[in-house]
Amino acid sequence: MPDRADEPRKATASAVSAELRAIVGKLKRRLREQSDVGDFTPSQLSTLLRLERDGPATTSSLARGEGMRPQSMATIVAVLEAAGLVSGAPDPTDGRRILLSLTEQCRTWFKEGRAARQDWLARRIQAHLSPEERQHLAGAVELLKRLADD
Amino acid sequence: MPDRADEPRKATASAVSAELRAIVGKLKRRLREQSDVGDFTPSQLSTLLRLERDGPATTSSLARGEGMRPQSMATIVAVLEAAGLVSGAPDPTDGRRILLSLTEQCRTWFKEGRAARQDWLARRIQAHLSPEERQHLAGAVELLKRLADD
DNA sequence: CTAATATCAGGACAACTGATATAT
DNA sequence: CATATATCAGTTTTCCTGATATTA
Repeated sequence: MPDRADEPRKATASAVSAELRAIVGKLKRRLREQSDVGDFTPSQLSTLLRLERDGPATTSSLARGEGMRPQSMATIVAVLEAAGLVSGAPDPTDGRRILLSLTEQCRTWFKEGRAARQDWLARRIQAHLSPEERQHLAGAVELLKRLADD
Repeated sequence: MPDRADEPRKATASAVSAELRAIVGKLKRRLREQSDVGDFTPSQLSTLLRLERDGPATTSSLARGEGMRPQSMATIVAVLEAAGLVSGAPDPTDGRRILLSLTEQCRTWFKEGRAARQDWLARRIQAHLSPEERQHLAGAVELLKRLADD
């Protein structure tokens, strides 16, 4: 891709958009491909990590966080509950809500297995990106959040 | 999220991985959501843009570029052909291949409509990111390519 | 014969919509 | 009554696997 002299690597919105659209699709497929090999789907993993980071939450609030419908999140949570990684208890202050938390089993599973077995993406980042590049990517993730969040 | 004094915003591989995994899923859902409103799915759009950028290609080579199976790409191409945006002609030098190109109709459709109707993501980038941030994101996209490409 | 391409057929999964019950 | 939550049931979409024909 030759740079024009008068436009040195200008990042136009439409150019970035096209590249980003393609790479997001590709990354998504790679992640799913890896989850078949490993243990959980990207959505399931993302939900576990969200619970770890933000603490107990309801199905609905998790759905809002991930940008999906409560019914979709419910099926994800059901799998995690069946696997014994998440457990729900009624909220004493609000009878409608069921608060979901990570089980002890999940926390130990995290400590033991995340880096080694599970996190293809983390290993990939470790192997292919320098610390500076990781920092750069972390900053870009914040920008992506701003694009995705309503 | 408190920063430790000895670790100022350190971008560990696993932390970036967790954030990136979540945001990729979310962005993917937002993109699909928008494609329902607009004209084409993310994969269809990405394929069109790839053909525009790289020139004529076969179904198989497009599939390799997007990181998916030829059969999956074939269904995407079929939709684009039916819409009259892409047309295929046998490769004279290789009887197995069918070379796909953008039609004139597609090129005019690009010029007229892309910015206005179609590209939700581009508008989003335009509205929410400064030029510096766009540049930052463009750099990160290159990093993401390195992660996704084999 | 082996490899690459296209294509037909069927399947799995992740998210969707619609509808219902219950608690605030 | 209006709102929010959970949950049941069915649907759509996207990509997958398997199998076959053809050409290099």
